[in-house]
Amino acid sequence: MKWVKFRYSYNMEYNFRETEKKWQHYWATHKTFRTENSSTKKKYYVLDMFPYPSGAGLHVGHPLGYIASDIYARYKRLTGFNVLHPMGFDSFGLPAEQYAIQTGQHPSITTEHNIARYREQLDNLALSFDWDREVRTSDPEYYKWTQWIFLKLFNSWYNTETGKTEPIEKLEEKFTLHNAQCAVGAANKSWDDLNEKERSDVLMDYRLAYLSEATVNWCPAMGTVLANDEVKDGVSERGGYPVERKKMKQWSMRITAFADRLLNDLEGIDWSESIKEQQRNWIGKSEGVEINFAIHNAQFTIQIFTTRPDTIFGVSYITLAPEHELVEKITTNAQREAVLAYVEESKNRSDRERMADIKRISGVFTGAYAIHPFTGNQIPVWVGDYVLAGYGTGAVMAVPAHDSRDFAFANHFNLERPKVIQPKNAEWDFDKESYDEKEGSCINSDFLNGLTVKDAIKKAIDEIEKRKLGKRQINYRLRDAAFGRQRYWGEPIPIYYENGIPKPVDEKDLPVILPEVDKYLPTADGEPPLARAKNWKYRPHPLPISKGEGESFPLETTTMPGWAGSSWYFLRYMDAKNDKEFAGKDAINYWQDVDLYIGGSEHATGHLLYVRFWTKALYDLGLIPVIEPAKKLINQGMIQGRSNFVYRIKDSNTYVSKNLKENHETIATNVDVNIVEDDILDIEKFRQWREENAKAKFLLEDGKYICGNEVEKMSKSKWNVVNPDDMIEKYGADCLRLYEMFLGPLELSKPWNTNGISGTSNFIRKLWRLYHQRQISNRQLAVGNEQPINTESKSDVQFLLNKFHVSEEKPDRKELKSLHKLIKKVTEDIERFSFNTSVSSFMICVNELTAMKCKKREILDPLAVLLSPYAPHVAEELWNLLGHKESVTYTKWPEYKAEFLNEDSFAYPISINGKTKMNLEISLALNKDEIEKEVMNSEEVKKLFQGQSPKKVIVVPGRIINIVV
RNA sequence: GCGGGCGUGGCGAAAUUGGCAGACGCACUAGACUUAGGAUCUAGCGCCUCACGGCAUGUGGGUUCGAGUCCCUCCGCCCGCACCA
Repeated sequence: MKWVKFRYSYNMEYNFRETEKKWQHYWATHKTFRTENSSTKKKYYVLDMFPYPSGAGLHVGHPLGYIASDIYARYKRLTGFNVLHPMGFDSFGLPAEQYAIQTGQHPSITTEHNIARYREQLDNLALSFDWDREVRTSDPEYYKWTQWIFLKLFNSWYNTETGKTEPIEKLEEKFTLHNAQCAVGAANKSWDDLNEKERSDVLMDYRLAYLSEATVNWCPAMGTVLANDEVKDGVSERGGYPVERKKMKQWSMRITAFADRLLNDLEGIDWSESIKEQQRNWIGKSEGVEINFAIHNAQFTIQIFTTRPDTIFGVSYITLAPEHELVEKITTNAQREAVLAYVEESKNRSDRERMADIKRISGVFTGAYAIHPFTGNQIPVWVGDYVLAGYGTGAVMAVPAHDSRDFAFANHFNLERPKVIQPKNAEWDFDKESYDEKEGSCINSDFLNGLTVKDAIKKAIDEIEKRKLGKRQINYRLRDAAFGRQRYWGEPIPIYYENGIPKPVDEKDLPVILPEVDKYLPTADGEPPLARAKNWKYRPHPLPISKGEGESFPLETTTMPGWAGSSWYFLRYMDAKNDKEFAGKDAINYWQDVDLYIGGSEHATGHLLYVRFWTKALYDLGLIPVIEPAKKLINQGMIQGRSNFVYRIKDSNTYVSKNLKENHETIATNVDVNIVEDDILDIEKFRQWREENAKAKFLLEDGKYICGNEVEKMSKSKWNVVNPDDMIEKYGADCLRLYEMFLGPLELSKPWNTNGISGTSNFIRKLWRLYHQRQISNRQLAVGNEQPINTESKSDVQFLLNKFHVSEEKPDRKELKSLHKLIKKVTEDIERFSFNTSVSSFMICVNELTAMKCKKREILDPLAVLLSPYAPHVAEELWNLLGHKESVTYTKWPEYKAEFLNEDSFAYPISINGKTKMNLEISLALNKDEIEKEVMNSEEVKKLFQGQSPKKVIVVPGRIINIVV
């Protein structure tokens, strides 16, 4: 029987390999997803957070958000919107540079290579991006405008009176007009008397992008400064290198000026509560009061900040941060040695150490006393590193009875702990811990006695302001963002130095192109890599009158951080090829802002804050019409890896199966998940996997080696990476898309499990089979199969070739109901981003149609449209087979018709006091009141009542009727 | 410690406004077609019970004719921030 060999022929099934290739080629050559900047249609902007093109390529977790945004973008197109759905690459960054340091290969080559790979992977997923708008942050045509925006920020200041960003010239005019007094070093001078350098220094204190001597996060291993959000637990977020605090001259962005607006404007945007909360937390607004404490027998005043002025009478000492400038000045001679030693010690303790032993209490008495502003009592002044120099005034009034940190300190050094708040209805052991709660009433507090905490805070502030002891103050935890990086692979900062005065490069000379260097490392004197560049100089024009022809000045050698390019990229997509402007006015006015932004929540306090900051600054300068970059934000969950482990018996080459390992001392190691199936190790593949495994011995259970498993972050080092290319190769892109959506709610993190993918694969094949008639294969006949083929025999049918077939018959009511149920469900699901339930609905519909053997055109036609956002290749192929000439992208989303959804009548369960007694057939056309009447008049229901009268009748149309007696 | 989110079968999960809990899929079981099955089709699949029926959405309580859903208590998990005065 020769024909046996055709059994597994692909002819039988949907050939995803061929179909997907065909349509991807079609979309690319026809530029199906190109978007115009003007249209009579309403605009809709769907944006993904663009990726950093790393060498590892995409894993199955990355596309989750891209698929979701793609579904939404395709849906919006089909419902009549002009959709902007672009993609690009955040292509400046550390890994390419690290690789360059190791290999000498220029980062642009690595980056180019990685982008090509990313592009290929993204194309395979059939994401409907308009690639004509692609942006790359490392492209000079792009970073020209990043530099341009930097100059705008450099040339702007934040006017706190108007609450707006304004050009720096306005400030200069103001200074000139009023001949303002300006702080220069320690002295005050008039603006007219200042020289050029001094004026530059004064203005620098106002610019939004500014150079200052500041304490920064210095990462010695990477040789660069990092922003606060790039440091986690005292180590760098990328690489995990230790970070220390260092004072150095540094470029920063004055994001703190926008703190209040960044906080308040969160109210108006549809972002997840958790992201908003993280940002609120990061901004850390706290309202309180600054109070001055005079030093006994000295001219100094210590200014403290507190949010609890109600506890002012509980102050028993004052603590200064070790870095506080008064420490040196007020310390008595007797204490000098001890204090200096302590300050020195604190300086050398890194943040990481300080955080590691948070419980260690340390401090030293200065010998000085402050005077309590209300009681006139003398209270000791201490130095302690639990007080942070960078927050508030770097000094606190300590209230040990009502603040746990003060309590710990006071307890340790045996200081007084006066009680001033009486806890409400509670016996509190003040010897054991402090009472920090903001509830209770004031005691031992003079004019505050008897007031609640809330009232006392108000009264105390009023009194403090009345007596001119201090004033209301709002503090933020947010710090200005470090902007310069001592690295190569970033945008050069377009600043040059003329006689040490930083000056902006002329707009006409942008971009300042990243120069070639011999090595990507700092110079021998610790200068950033750009200092290696030959002739890293700028020749301003017109040349300063006094200078000779050809004089040039050194350029800035630090580069911009990774977040610079990503803080405005959403604007560039609007007009990506514009070489006159960062984006044209018309394009900006048409596209406005992002309607839907999808990306990971890990950017909550980084990118998502910076992009809001730049948007507000650009708005103030009249460059864009919106104050927020994105109306709606969705954070897709992370897809975790499911790692597998093998257990090697210590000091041997024997591996013991999971359930037998208790009897041995074993070492667990990650094993490549690709050689494990259902936790069963493929021993042969394991032997080949690594050289040292070749002679491995195994202790098996039931003849199998069972691996352990755990859910971990997907990463190369854990051998748990599942590559989307492999999935696409095996099941096809549509299947992968459907499965990723089917896994669960978009925003939930979930482990990847390849097992379930057969479900969506079956669905696609089932749909395909439904519209393909079986026909005898020519190939089969050619090899001489002379046996009669019985089309009823399922085994015979397998040898037949498929041919597309739809029936032109009108669908009946049941079939239409199935379809319209689906339309309604899928429409609603997409609107609320519940893609997983949509996939279920498709499966139900196809199951129903298969059961009804419904192969009708009028059903498939809308079905293909509904499916196109989810499984674009299959949909496009079916659409084409149905005889449509244009891509399914250009058609219309079907509307559901309610008349097909409901039956004419419904058997309502009638329950009395919640107990179901009977079912009653009632027309669905009736409204609530009519149903009620119908029920009350029904003979059968009357029988049930037996004379009782109903108290209440509850009707839920289409569902339930309950009668309360 | 503070803040945010969550808890439903063996597993991923559904239940949109308080209205038939567990849709859909995976895994599993049985059967059909088979020389064969990692194909396809049919049926079953929360727990207890031969059955009738009863019990079930982390725990305990409350509101309601009716609670997975709303309110309170406790327990557990995940995420973020954390000496921020």
